[in-house]
Amino acid sequence: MKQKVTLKQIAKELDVSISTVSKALKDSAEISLDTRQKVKAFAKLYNYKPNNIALSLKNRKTKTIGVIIPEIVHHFFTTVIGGVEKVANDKGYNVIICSSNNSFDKEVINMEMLASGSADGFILSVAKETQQKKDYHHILETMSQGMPVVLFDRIIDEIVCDKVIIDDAKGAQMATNHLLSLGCKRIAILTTVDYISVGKLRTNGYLRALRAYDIPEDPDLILKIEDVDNCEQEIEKFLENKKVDAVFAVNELFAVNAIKILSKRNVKVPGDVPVVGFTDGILSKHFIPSLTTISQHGEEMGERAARILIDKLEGGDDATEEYKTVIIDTSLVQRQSTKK
Amino acid sequence: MKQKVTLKQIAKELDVSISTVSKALKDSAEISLDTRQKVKAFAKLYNYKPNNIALSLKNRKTKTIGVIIPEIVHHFFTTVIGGVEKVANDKGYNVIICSSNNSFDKEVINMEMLASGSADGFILSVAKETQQKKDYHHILETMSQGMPVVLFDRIIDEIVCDKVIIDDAKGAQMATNHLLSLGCKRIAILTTVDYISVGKLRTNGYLRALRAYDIPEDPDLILKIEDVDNCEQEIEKFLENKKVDAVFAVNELFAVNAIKILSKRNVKVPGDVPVVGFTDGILSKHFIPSLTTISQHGEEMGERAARILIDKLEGGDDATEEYKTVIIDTSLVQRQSTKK
DNA sequence: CAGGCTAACGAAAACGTTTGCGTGTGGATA
DNA sequence: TATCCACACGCAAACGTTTTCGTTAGCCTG
Repeated sequence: MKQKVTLKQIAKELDVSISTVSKALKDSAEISLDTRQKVKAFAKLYNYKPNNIALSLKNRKTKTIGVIIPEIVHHFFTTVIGGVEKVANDKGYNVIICSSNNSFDKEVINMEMLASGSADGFILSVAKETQQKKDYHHILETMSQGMPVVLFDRIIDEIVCDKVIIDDAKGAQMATNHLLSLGCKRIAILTTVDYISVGKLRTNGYLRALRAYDIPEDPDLILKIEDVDNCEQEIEKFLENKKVDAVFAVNELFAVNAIKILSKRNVKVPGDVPVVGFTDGILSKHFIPSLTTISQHGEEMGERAARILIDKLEGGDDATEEYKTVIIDTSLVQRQSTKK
Repeated sequence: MKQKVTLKQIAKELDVSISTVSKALKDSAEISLDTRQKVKAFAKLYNYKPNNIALSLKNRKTKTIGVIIPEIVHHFFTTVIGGVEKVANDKGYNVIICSSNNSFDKEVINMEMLASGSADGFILSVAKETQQKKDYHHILETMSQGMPVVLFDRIIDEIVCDKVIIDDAKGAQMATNHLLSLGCKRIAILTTVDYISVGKLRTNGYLRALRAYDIPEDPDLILKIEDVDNCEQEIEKFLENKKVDAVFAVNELFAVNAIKILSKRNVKVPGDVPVVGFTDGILSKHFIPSLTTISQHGEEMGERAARILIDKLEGGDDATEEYKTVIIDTSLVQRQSTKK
């Protein structure tokens, strides 16, 4: 096996200095045409590629951006990554993806790993555990070392930095309004426990919509699901001999499971009970009935986040203390699960 | 904003040499207890973390492995990544994920980028375009520079290296056998065009199963779908006034669409026509009816691939010329879509 | 023929580590 | 008092680049 060829080796073979080789490859006018051609030919022959590590060390920047997400096996996050990659590659940046698996410790480890030389900045959606613990030292430390951080989706209000989010409350309100406009009065919501920021926000949006229609909040219609993996049981128990005329679920899985349970009871969706979900993923598109849902435009989120990060990275020192929060529009995608 | 603190800065502050600081942090016996404690206290105070880039340069290895996959928004690949991350993190390796988006050019760019200093080795599933073009120079070049490559799932027979695959043909045969054992005779297959290696292999498995049952191959029952994005039309046209008593689809999407089209015609699944899919993803689990399918055990694939790569990375020079192909067992997951 | 100019190249520092080896100081021993 | 040894630390090279600033040699000019 050959080893990678370096400037030094080329220099030795051609009996010139390292600097000459470097300059020749960069077409510096300082070097004679003759030498330039010789060097280039040799470099091509041996497939020379400059060593990025050395460049990073010298330039004190890596030209890569680190993305840390709670789950890699998750459609929404992967669409966001798609968006990030799109603009990053466009601007000559590499993208490193790490998943925290919703573990606080892994989030910290990954962040420190990337922060100590592998990435110039971060795009981050925090882990569940981090939101519970409220321990943000790793993020703050990274920022205080001069590396910009853009938070998205699952953000942290207390941290002052750039953020890209959707208006979860507004999206939920839109979903609920849709059900209300269909004439539904007893709308159940399947949501998460409050420490998940997006769950809480969506619950708020639901409540806001009800208030606007002068419908009193009914705790009996609100289910805060603790254990996502066993949501089916929780939903089944919740729905048991309960009169509801619509369901709003804060994610696909809850929506799908609700429909299954309703079907089991011979309740027709959408005929008897229309259902709206959140997140326009695979399930929403292909389930029967296909799901009316709130699209979060994940790819756009990723694009915006990447653009903000790169701007900050390349902006230098000016205006570095100005942080913005971009709110991506949500939209209601109407499908079968609410068709009258 | 503080900048990152380096050995040099610590040395200056404490008025000792850089080497003393380095050794002190490593608890070298060469340094007096006194100095050691002082240095460590200072380092902790300023949150010193060694610069990975510099270490990589010095050690000529990065302790990270590069994963390149055709699509990031794809459940199977993300499960594989999950497996890779599990063992990689265990062994102190970082994981960099890049997606080629099924583009040959992006695959080459990503590979060269990572190969020039960012990763020590690769775990790779090749892009569709690469399989068509049959241009593998980037992979061969990377290997010839001494970096190990492990191919998985969408592999290339012509390349001699470590591989982790499932026995696609056997899996397909298992699926077909399942349908045959249900008494089905006219089993349609929804597959991909031949240049997709896994599609072709699964088709072969299907044919093998038929032969074992002495059922002649019927071209009229084979649909090779060209444009995955518009598979619905192709399937609909294919199924139009055709008598089939079972369907085997080489992925979830084809299976789900087939069921939809059958349902539209009032053909009951599984009552009239049982359906088997391939890949145990979100859709298979949550669709109604839930899908009988072949599980590829993606996570296990990722784990094996990572283990092989790391072994090679750490094995040094010995036995470096021995390549193995690991075949992960598939299993039939029986669900509603074939329940009698 | 001396002085200066230019073309073509080389030396060296810097990025942040690690580590083998050299060195100075002090005390103890003969 | 001369010799030795251990302890505690510093020097310098190396990893692969880029870039600034010399340094030659040859040629032209006055």
